[in-house]
Amino acid sequence: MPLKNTGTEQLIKDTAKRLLFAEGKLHATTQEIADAAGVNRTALHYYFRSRDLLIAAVFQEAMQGLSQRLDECMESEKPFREKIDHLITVFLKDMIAFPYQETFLITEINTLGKELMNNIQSGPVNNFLKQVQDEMEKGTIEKINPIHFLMNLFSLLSYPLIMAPLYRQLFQISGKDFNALINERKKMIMHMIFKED
Amino acid sequence: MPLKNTGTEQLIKDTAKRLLFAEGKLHATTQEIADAAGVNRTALHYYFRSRDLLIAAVFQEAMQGLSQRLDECMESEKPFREKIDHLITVFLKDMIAFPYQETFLITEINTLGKELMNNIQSGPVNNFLKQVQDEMEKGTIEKINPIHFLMNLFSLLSYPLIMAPLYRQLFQISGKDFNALINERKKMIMHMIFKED
DNA sequence: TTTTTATTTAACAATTTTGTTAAACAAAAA
DNA sequence: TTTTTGTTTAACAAAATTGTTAAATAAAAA
Repeated sequence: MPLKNTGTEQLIKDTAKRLLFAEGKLHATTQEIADAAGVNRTALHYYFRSRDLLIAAVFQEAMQGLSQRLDECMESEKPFREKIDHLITVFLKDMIAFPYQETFLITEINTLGKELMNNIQSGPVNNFLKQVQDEMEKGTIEKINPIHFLMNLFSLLSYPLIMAPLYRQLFQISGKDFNALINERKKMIMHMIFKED
Repeated sequence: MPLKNTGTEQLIKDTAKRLLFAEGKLHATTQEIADAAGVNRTALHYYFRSRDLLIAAVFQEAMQGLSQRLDECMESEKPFREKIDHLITVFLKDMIAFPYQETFLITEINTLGKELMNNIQSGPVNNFLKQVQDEMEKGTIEKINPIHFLMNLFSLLSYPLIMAPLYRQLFQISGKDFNALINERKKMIMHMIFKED
């Protein structure tokens, strides 16, 4: 166990996170990760014992961070509209920084132990679904299955970012213009949800 | 070039397509593909020369098929509402059969030659975007940037299927129940788009 | 200073994955 | 039948990737 703490362990994790979740290099080798971090490949084994354990550590750290921030949003005492607004901001920020994070989760579920999946708590989500239901009964938002409401929200936020390379090709737009497009979406999504705006 | 045509070449492609795009095994080895197809691994090299060429062939075939079907939808002479209805049906069917197809495209863009990306035609899409614009001016659908309209549509269709394993865990629902949920979506999406329904 | 401890590295070994060669096999053509 | 052609396979080779060992280094403790 590290006592000196030269920051190398965290550097390796952060670098792996960047390669995997930000740049989408889903099968980055240990050599590529070591090179990107500027350390010897053996350092990866020293700190994490094996590639799989490094990946698991990175994944757990990232997932825990995101789901914690989302849970905070969902459990906050804000009025519903502000709560959604905040949730969108938090989630969108994460997606822009790490667009491949969820893709990675999905495609590596088989590889990673399923125990990691089980860490995902469904408590806060279920609570939030009930709130959504309440707002529907109040008439704030359209009446649909709250699960659809949540899936719609995440879909509208995530998918265009995941598919950015494809869409830029398809619509023939530059990276700059595409970013502008993405930044329009928060407002648009709020408008779609709260129709009376 | 094959003259006898024992069906092995197509069998290998279909098997690879299933593993990669349906089961999401994005780094299936040549051995795994060969085993799943019930042929010797050397047969893969006989027909495709290398793993990369096999993958490229599978990818090109799949992408060409999908974009052809979508182009047909977009260029058809149907009234707008029916056209969207049909587009949803076609796309959803493909997504249910091969939920990892687009994910694969995105994560392997770097690996695959970018020439494959350039094959994607933007003509039919641009044409369709103009039709969407027309319908907005007619008042059939809400006025937004047509690109957002299209991204929204594909997002709502694709994302829940890509994330199925995560959502099943999060909402604690069985595969059967989740399928029922997915089948509700077509109607719901039509309702979201054509609000007066 | 010497000793200890944590960290980093180079050299080596093992494993996994891909690619090649040459031979066996099967079906149609000569 | 023999020959030819295409197909399939086993055995081998090469490359890429991961994992291990032991030595070098550097900083704190004795």
